[in-house]
Amino acid sequence: MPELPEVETVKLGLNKLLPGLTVKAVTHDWANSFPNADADVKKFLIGAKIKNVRRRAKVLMIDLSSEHSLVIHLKMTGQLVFVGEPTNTYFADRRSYIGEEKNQSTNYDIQSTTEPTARFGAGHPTKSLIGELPDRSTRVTITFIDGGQLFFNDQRKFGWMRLMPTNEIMNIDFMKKVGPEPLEQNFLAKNFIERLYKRQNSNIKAVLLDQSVIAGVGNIYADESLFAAGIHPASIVKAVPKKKLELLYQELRRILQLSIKNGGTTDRNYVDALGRRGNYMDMAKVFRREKQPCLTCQGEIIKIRVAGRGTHICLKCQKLYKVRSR
DNA sequence: CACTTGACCTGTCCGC
DNA sequence: TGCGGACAGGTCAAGT
Repeated sequence: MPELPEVETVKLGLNKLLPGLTVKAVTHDWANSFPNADADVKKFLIGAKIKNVRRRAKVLMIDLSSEHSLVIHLKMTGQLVFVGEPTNTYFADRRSYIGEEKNQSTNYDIQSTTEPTARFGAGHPTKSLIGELPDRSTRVTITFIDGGQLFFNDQRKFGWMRLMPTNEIMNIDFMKKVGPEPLEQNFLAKNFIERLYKRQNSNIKAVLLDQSVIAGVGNIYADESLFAAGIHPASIVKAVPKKKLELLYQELRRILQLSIKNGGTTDRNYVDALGRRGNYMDMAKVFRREKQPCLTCQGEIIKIRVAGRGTHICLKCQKLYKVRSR
């Protein structure tokens, strides 16, 4: 599921591939994936040149020369995959990136056919998860004059893409209420704890998942960071010692950064801008490891439900902090 | 007001 | 083998 590290990885890839390309044609076959597109696509997308790609929380923004942007949310199963080699040689960087990445894919194969194969079982895909595009999950196809195509695939059709004036993006409801970026330099432990205390009577996992408290954390990184900090996800925020919250802050940031370095987590669908799996799943300590031994204490990882989500924990390593009642 | 549940969707997996 | 149902989880809207 694309969370902060996955969306960041897509952003980094697209930023090496798209800037400078000019849109030639757009097709979309599922209205909800690109609502009210027709009129604006002609005016602001066809013929526009791509300037750059940004991310805020789990939202991607592709800025165009038309002063409009494509705003994209991948939700659960969305993918943005670039295929082809643009002939526009004045962006030599982009060409070398594609070539370089093709060679690097060998490394990905070696890594994912050793230890991880045992984890995922035989037959688990080790290379690109993407075949020929478009496929049946393709919702939007953007073709460039310079060559190459960008495919927006979304199996479950939860994701969306919309075109809007660049300077109005921050006015949409989500952007107005979304919390700070956890990896920002000036986001300190005390800021983190202050934000959590906005919902101090709730269980800590629900609060981590709340985008208005902290941006970009989803189910994977909530479970992983709570394990790393030794906090049971059902703990009530105000009952957790401050020292533990500081540790959670450090572990959350460490894990998000480590995941970005490893291209994010591919649970089922997620791929980067070139269609490749992410490698963080191999490093996950609890996520999707139910019934397997805890890597710290050898106890069994169990799966429970917290905040309406599947939640992976080690009961021995994660302490439950509850408010005393009598 | 704060929190929980349902809706949006499709593919996969499990049990009968 | 086929089929129904549960499940996966990001976000918004509706309900408690």
